[in-house]
Amino acid sequence: MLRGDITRAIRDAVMTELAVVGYGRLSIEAVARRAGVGKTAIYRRWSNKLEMVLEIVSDVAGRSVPLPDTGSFAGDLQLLLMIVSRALQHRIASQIIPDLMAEASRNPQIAETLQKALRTHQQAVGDKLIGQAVARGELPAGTDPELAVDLLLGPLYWRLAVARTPLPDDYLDKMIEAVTAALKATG
Amino acid sequence: MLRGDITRAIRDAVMTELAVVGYGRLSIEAVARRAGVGKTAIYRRWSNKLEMVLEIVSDVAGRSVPLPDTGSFAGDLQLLLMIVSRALQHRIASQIIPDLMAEASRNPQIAETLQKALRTHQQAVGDKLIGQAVARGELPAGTDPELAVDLLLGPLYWRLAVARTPLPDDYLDKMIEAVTAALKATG
DNA sequence: GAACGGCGGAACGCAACCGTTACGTCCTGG
DNA sequence: CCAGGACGTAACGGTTGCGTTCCGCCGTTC
Repeated sequence: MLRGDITRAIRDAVMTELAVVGYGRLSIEAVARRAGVGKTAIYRRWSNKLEMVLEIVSDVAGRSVPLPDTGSFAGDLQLLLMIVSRALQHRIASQIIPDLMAEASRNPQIAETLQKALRTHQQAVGDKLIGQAVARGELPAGTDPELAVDLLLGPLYWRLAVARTPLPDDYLDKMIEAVTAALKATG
Repeated sequence: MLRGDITRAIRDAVMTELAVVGYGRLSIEAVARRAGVGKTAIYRRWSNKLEMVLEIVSDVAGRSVPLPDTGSFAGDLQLLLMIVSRALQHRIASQIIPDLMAEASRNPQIAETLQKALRTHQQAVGDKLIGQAVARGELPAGTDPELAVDLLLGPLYWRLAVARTPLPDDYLDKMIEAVTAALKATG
């Protein structure tokens, strides 16, 4: 019986508000104002700020990166980096993710939610990616998928979400080359 | 005439409070409580929360990483990674840095301060590191120092400050191997 | 021993936000 | 045509924090 358009307005407002002021300063009243909605409409759906944010965020983050299989490691890598870099250059996402990550380090519930929504999936993608490459003989058998994920996501995350420096045109290509060489070396 | 011990107590309290609740929820009253100090003592030194945090943080962050020169690229790399990983595993630092980074994306003053205190210095270290290695012939001439910094700091930052996963014993060694191979490949 | 000034503590008025409640409106289904 | 329920608005009492002010205490300086 809850109206869908209202719910959607609230969800949007929460994401925007998260991006603008961060979780620490997010207030229900501001969300209601931004959504053009009464506080009652919010409290009818969620019982407090934490529950609301967790539900909304985990819902959005749940729809995540597909598992690539292009037939070659270089292709998989290129596709994955494109997808991730596009996601991390999204205005809202690049504001919200670092903020929630920081918040997660002091709030176990947020940590757990993000863990489920992001990290687990990432590692699964990484495992598959490396597994395929090893099976094809493109990477040595001992290649560590965990290190691989760090080498892949770390620099991108660092640059796009932390340092907030734009990507030069050939950056992703260089990264593919670099990461490939790195992983071959650590087998 | 301001008492030094009081000032020091406040500085410590600010750092701790930043780590515990983050910038967004940091309150002058909580800082005063934690420092065992009157609010007046704080307002006698700084005129508001932002000014106080900026001054204290930039002071702490100013004392930063030395420029390594061990005579070989592998040695430089090992030393640098050790220093950085130790810093990022420090309880207070690993809480405060991601929090302020997230805050910086919405507060230009914080962004500028962090830029000065951290990023500029990092890039200088990176430039020197790569420059030395190129001069010694350990890396190809075209090696991009910016990409190098990303490849070095990204994975460490990602793992220690974001994912908060502990480092296996051989992790840094693997990283050195991987990054060296990566940089040689992109020349 | 008196003046000075930083100190902690307490209280101020103001603002924002919490979570809740009461009310009147509007839409929908029966 | 009427009942039900979700809606926005407004107000509630309570909490927290702001930045300021005033007080009495105490160590320093002259």
